[in-house]
Amino acid sequence: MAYWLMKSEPSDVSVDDLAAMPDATVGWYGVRNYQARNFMRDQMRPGDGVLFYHSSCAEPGVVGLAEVVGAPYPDPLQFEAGHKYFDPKSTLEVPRWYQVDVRLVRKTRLLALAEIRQHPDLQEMRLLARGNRLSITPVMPGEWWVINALLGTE
DNA sequence: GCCAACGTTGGC
DNA sequence: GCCAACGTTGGC
Repeated sequence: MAYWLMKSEPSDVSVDDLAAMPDATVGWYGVRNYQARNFMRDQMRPGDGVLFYHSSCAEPGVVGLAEVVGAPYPDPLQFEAGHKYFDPKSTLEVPRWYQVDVRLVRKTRLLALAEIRQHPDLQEMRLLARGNRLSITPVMPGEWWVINALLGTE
């Protein structure tokens, strides 16, 4: 059992959008970074805990708890010619980009980035690492526990 | 809109 | 393999 933080721009898929989807589940499409892809393709397992995070918005921060569902599979958008996420170097035989399904477990209060920044027990979060731009980062079990305590979701 | 930081691309 | 140029991320 591992834990992850996954960033989504609310203008694309917000926590409320996710809640409204069938089974409150979304295929985590559009990741085009190898490190983030490798997390999904090689390390994520069903049942892994996910902090659903709003990025590139007025109030960045964790807004929900989610979980990984099912096994990784190729991101279908890489095959769609003309699409923003089309990748001409990807083939059906050898897909380059993978995704997992993520199911919202519960919406939470906003745990703002600013609050994470000032919490003594969360200083080591990969999210806060200098220059971090990864849209998916591992979360240590202790960090997961602290955040659940802060959110009242233990 | 700015810009720091980092990833990717492509010529050599 | 190097590295400059360019593109992207994402907070502010």
